[in-house]
Amino acid sequence: MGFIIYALSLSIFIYGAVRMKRRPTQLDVATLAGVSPGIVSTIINNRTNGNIRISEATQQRVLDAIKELGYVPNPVARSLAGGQNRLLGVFTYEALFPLEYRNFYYEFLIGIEKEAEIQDYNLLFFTRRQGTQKRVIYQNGVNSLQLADGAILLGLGTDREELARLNNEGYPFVFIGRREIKNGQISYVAADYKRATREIVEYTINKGHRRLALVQGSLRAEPQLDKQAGYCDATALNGLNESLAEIHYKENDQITVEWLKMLFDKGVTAFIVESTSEAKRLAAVAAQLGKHAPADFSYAILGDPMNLEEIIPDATTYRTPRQEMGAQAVRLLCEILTAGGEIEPRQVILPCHFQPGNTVGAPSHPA
Amino acid sequence: MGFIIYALSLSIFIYGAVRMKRRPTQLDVATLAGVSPGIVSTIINNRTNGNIRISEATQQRVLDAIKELGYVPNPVARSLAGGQNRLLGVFTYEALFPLEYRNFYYEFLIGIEKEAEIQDYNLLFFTRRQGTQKRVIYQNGVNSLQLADGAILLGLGTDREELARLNNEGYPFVFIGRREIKNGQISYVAADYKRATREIVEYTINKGHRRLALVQGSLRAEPQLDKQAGYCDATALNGLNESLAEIHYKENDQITVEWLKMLFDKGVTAFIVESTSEAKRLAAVAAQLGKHAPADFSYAILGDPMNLEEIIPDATTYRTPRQEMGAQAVRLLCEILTAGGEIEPRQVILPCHFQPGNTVGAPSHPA
DNA sequence: TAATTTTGATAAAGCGCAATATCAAATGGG
DNA sequence: CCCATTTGATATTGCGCTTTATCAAAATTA
Repeated sequence: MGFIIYALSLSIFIYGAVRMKRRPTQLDVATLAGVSPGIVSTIINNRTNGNIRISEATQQRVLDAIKELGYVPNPVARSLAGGQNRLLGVFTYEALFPLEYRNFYYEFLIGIEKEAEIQDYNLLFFTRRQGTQKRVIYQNGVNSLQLADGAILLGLGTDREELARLNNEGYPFVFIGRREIKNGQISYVAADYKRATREIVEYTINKGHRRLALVQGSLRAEPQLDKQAGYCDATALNGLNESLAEIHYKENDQITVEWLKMLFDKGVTAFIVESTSEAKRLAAVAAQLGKHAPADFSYAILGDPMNLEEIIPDATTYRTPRQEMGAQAVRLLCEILTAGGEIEPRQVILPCHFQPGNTVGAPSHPA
Repeated sequence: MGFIIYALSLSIFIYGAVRMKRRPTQLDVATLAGVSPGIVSTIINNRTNGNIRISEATQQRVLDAIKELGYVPNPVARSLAGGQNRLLGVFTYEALFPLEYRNFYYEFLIGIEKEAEIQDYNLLFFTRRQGTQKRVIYQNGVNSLQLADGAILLGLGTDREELARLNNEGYPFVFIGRREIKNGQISYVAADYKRATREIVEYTINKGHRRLALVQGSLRAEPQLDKQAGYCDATALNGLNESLAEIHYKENDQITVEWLKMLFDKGVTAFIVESTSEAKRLAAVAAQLGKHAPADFSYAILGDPMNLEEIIPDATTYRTPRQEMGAQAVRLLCEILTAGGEIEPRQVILPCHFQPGNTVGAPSHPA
């Protein structure tokens, strides 16, 4: 039954031109209203509905005190007391806003932002490197993502070891793009490259082409494997054996006149090209041979251009639903968070959208 | 002289396949390392340099424990305890990743990210709306930016009241773009629209044009005012009075054939157009009159295109140094933060880069 | 009137960390 | 060998809030 006097001392520091007032706290409000601190919290959060009751009079006094002091709850203290911080992390191994891939990444971010807004989360972009050379999740063994309630990962370069460790640790995260790890499954949202590729290859075959070539870079990660699988499916199902459906690994600078001439001489009429930059190179080299698409040969591109400069208008290609992927990833992450861990890793595959374009036509000399 | 046993109970819940550990705290680390909690904090923050000393051995044990548990300091608790959290906020009143302005915003973000990485800060993008209709800084009186040590603000729509309040409160922030408030000054990093506009107008005049028209939208914020000021400076300095240097406020749909014909009849030979979208509209309407730039008339654009679709190749224009602005804003904010409030608001003005292009030529019938 | 319920409030613990005051043991000087 | 100093650690407080346990007084019931 002790009397406690809550001292009120809103000290004001003068720093040059900027007044740095100590912000009033619940204690200040409580003191002014002549009540105990807890009750202020109760009123502010409308927790008066449950079995906690506060008289109208007290309520009014507290509200008046709040107004008089200009009291504003400290969000930091709030989230500390509350447990979560409603922060979703976003992590990439490369730049979050890359110049070279600007067109590609931006769409994901649009989707992520939209859905984060809907789910009422803030976004924490991990840009700190803390002295390390490249970005890593584990900084001298420390999982830096823990700063957020959960995280969205995306990007090309991926450290599988870190992913596996993250998974093991039970940290809630979702990858944008298919990523597989040893001894387990992670949650991801991916585009159905395999099916999209199969469709676009079948489209090409249906145009009359009987001799195709797949041109891929040297990188052999999940997306590339999926595209290859789709290519193989489509060609095999349509009775094209391996000699009629070649596979080539070529970097841009390896797409030479000699090489292309060789393929033309072999009778290849259609090229399935992994990326726009390779397609541009292919078209340029073909032009040196006096050949132009779709009259003299055909080509289709497996997926979107990575930046603005390389866009080929009206290319035959398919679009990855990147906005939707970003949004889905956030949604999935939120489900995982609300489930509080009682959930198996889940994979979401979204369809791509075929775009006919005009770089695939009928073969000039049908087989 | 009491013995306190710090209990270690990193409870591990088994939820289906995923183990959800409670995030380790300093207490957990301390227990594992066999030291008191405070010492962990001391080590983490490198406070060992002052008069506080910790033996190598203990230090190593603590670091090992941190690594083993995957401990990461809770930023919320940190900032509550008075420290900082190495979080820079990024706030816009509209979408952070807008579709319509994708090209424009992205550059700022590139600069922000790069510099944040250099300064070793993470980025907190404020996307929560907490039930409100549009984004606001003060959510029922709460300054939601307080979650971060400081913030970068950008974007078109700006609530001056909120800016003023933020400033008054002493919250550290930097605006990207010039923004003025009543009774005070805020820190910002802006492009020198006034000078750039003056230069481009003088360039046009030097080509021989003696009768110009400035075409702006109805929005009258700082950037628009700066451009107008530059236009007026240039024309006045070159002896063009108001009837020779008209000013028109026209939305896109108000740029009609009749209106344009009237200007042509008056003898206007060059248009200074505020934005790319208006320039496109202008060129299209002029084409209906059989006139084309730069042969029949000239036009210059005041600043960058807002999105990819509207780009006019080879337009006479100037480029805003958006990457540099983003980076500078972060740098300025960091200075403010390290100064700890004992600093006056500071304004940084960066020059734009003139691009000659080919939409401004000599007038067809010189005055 | 005494026992019970309802009403309206208080006291206190805890969130995770930083910072400071305190303290015991080891070391060194005279 | 005793006292002062240095070294290396501990105990404690407070940041501002939420939440729960507790409690006194008023209202209701038996």
